[in-house]
Formats: sequence, structure tokens, C-alpha cells
Amino acid sequence: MNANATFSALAEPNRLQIVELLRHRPLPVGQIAERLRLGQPQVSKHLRVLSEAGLVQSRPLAQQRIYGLRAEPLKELDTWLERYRRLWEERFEQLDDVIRDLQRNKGKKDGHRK
Amino acid sequence: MNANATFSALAEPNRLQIVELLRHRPLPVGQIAERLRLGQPQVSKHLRVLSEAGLVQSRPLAQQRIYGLRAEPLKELDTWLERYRRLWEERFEQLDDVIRDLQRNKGKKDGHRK
DNA sequence: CAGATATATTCCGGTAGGCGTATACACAGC
DNA sequence: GCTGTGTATACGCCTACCGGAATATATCTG
Repeated sequence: MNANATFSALAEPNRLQIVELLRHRPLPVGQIAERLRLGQPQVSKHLRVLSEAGLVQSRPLAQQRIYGLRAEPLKELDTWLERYRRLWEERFEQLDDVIRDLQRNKGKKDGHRK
Repeated sequence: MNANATFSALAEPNRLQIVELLRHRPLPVGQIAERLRLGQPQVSKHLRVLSEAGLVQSRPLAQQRIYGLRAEPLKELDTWLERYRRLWEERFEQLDDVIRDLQRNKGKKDGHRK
């Protein structure tokens, strides 16, 4: 799925900060730049990436563009994570168990332990 | 929060594939390389990154290293996502609402400074 | 010990992507 | 129209990082 695009969009620290900032409320570009102490062109570029990943959306208001979060990619991330919840909710098949299996299959020769 | 490290580790497509592969069960490096059709050194390097992000863990078995998933970073990701669930569970404060607010306030100038 | 197997590390070349500056575009108000 | 404000894009520089090949390290076998 698109999890890839979402991850790489959020991998950049400033972009992650932008997302966290927009979690509270939509903001125009200038406000984002000011609060995160970033250059305006950098913010615009990051917003472009976030927008292409579907994480934000903008509406024009006079000369401003108000950017707000979009839920879908995060919802998809949640769905993606769903498949991993067993890792900590059930105790799952643990590494050591697998090691033990493999050692058992190794056959008769194994007298080696740590 | 370490969310940053987790995101950038998962941003790389091959690393994401490795994680998805290890979701089913732990595997030695060679198996991973074979199934994903990647070079062994590349896999080792990706595993190093994943390991430093805490996403995988290895145990030696003879000359092999068996890599398996670790739950914690994914659990943290889940926690991080928690704060965004309102975005789609409640309908939240929507972009258009904010636009309307801003347009209404347009009459009076509130201070902005640089 | 030598040789085989499994993995890690190193070096190199190419490239994607970040920042800063300058510039282009868009809209508002006069 | 012109000017000011807000945002987007273009250009250049630079660093991080990926892939591939060669090499180093570790462990088993005989």
C-alpha cells in the first residue's frame, strides 16, 4: 500500500513537526514558518511533499493558503499497524522460540550451548 | 519522541519490505536477501539501520544471525497515532470551518508581528 | 590447521533531497 | 495601473544515503 509514501513524508523531522503543528488547527504557511523557525520557501516545499502524500490539504484565503491535515493517510497507517498489534498484544512467536526450533531441527550434532 | 527514527527507518522501501517479511517469522540474513532478491551486503546494511531504530533484533545461530521484529517502536508508533485518531473518529475541526472563522475575523485586524 | 559458509564492513560512484537566496506568481488595496 | 503581502518555484550547493563489488570477520566441518 501507500504506507511507503506516508513513511517517507513523515521521515523528515521538519515535516513531522509541521504535521504535529497542524494537528491542533489549520494554519497559513507564514504561521508555520514562524512557529517552526523555518524559511518560508522550505515550508512551502515541505508542504508540497506532504500534500503529494495526501497528508495535508490547502484552501486559499485571500493571498494566504491555509493548510490542514487530512485523515486518510494516517488512517491507512493505522490499518497497516493493525497487522502488527499481535506483536505486543499476544506474545506471538518469539525470537528465542524460533531459535530453539531451528536448533532442534539442526539434528543430532548439536551439543553447543551458551 | 523516537517517532522520527522509526519513520525514517521505514521510509526506505526495502527496509519496509524486510519488516513486512519478518512479521510472519524471524529469518536469517540469507533468507531475507533471497526472498527479496537483494544483495546480501545491502540486506545487512538495512538490518543495521532497522536494528539501530530498535525495529529488529538478532540472535546468533551458528554462523547465521536470525533477525526478528521488536514490538516497541511499533507500539510507540501506535501511541503516536493515537493522538490523531480524532481526525477521523470525530469529524474534528474541519478546514472549511476554520476558513469561515478567519473570514469572519477579517474585519478587525489582530496584531501580527515579525 | 584449511576450506566452506554466513554475515558484516569498507570503499566508491551516483543521486535524491535538504537548505538558502533570488525570483516569479497571486491577490488585496489604493 | 502600482505597491505590499503571502506563497510557490528555480537554481546552486552540499550532505546523506543507496547499490555494487571487494574484503574482513566469524563459525562450522573435516
